[in-house]
Amino acid sequence: MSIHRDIRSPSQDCGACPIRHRAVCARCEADELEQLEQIKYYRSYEAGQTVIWSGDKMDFVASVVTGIATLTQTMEDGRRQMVGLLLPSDFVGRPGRSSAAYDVTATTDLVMCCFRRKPFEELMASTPHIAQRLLEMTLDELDAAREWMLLLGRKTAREKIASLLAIIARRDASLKEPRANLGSITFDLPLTREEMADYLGLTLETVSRQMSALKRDGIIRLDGKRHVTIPSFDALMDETGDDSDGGFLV
Amino acid sequence: MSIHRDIRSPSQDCGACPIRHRAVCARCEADELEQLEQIKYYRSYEAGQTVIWSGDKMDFVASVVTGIATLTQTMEDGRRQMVGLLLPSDFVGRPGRSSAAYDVTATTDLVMCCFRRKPFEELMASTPHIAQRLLEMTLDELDAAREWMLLLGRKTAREKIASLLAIIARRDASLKEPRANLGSITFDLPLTREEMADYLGLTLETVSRQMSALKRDGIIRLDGKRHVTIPSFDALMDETGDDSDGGFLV
DNA sequence: TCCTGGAGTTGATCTGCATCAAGGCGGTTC
DNA sequence: GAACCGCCTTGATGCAGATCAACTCCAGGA
Repeated sequence: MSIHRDIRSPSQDCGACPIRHRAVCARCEADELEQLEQIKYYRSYEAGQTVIWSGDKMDFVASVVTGIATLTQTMEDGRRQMVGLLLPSDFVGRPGRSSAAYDVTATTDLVMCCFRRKPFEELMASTPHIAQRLLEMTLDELDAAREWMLLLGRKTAREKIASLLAIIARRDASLKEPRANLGSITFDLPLTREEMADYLGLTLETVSRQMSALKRDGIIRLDGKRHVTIPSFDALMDETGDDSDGGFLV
Repeated sequence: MSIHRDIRSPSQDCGACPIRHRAVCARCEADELEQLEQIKYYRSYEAGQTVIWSGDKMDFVASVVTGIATLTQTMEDGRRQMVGLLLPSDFVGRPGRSSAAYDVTATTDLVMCCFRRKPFEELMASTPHIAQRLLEMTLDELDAAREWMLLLGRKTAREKIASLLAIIARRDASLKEPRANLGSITFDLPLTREEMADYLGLTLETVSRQMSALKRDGIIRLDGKRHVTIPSFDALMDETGDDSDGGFLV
């Protein structure tokens, strides 16, 4: 469903830096690769570190190489809403804007591949493939954001939790084994209860209660706080409120 | 704040079709205009008509010329969430995908400027400016979607209503008078109470009650059901929960 | 003129989630 | 190993918004 799958599969890896792949490699234009190579640099962050604050000057665009970052918005009184989850190969920043629109935070140890903004914009102006790849990626993110709007506006707490678990499970499974059928899946939650709450528009207490309820009902198994097994992916999907044939969420 | 403002201003009009303007005119490449001209056609819809159903084959991309359309998602049990509001100059459809992802509905009489998808994709592949303009537009929509996520996840009913009114008021004011300062504004609501509810993740009763409450508190004045005056835009903004300096919403 | 039906309002009641509060469970530090 | 701290769980209670229901308003049609 997601165009992300191909790049996340190790078999199609074509370099350490996702944006190289996603922006260019599909067409394999040697020149563009070479030019991108010259303006890129890597940065790493520790789990919990803030990459950039909303409103700060942001003179680069970047893509996630390894780890997970989050985009969050905060209201004056402290209410927080996570508006994006950045996984390996996802893009952050936007050509043509010089300041960040959201707080970007590393939730796990994180490596990003950065490109200085000005040279990147120039490169984009001269090589159509880059803009086209970015457009595809952005349209995917827009679809994901809109599916998340349905979740935030209309789903119950239980459906929200089930949806989040399904997304993480599906992504995790396809990372490990792209063509695996989704019977039983085991993975580690990359988010705290509070982060889950911020993503789902809930409180951490409600997240905790619903996790316990799903466990009690045999939909999930919990080993410690973070290690989750989904005995039946189909049973989990039944709790999400979605119709069976997936969606656009990352 | 929005890059939409320039095109909506009549003074910068450069043709009846927004996508021509937004995709190309900023650079004024005569050839591209000419080519776009050859593959475009207009369609009109009456208020209430459905433009396309989610899942249907969609062999065109289009932009709104006049009127308002909505994008909605529906769950199996009938819960509905509006995920986008298409105003004049907004784009719908996506290159590279052949079926619609949402229901698209005309809420007012609507004229759209359509381009057959295949020729449009070919044109996009050969003319970098189009992809770049589309990328900008899509990034704007993504910002708007993310701001809406904050609204859906964390705002109270009153804040949601105030935010929606502020957005409509601001857009309406800038349409009529781009540089007007936002003191007192009068406009007609283009949405029914139910549509407002679907957009805000509320029920129509709650929308109605909060409208009455805002009226009682002197934040808005109502003349009939739809005709609204905002005596003080600042007072309205105080009810939105946003910090003062606007946002990315359309 | 009355009739009809869609849109909106308002009231009474219910409920899902938030809020407030009190612990429990590992892991780390000294 | 005791003390601490971040993360999580669970319970008791409150409330915003959903739900159910009755009613008004107004435009259009016969």
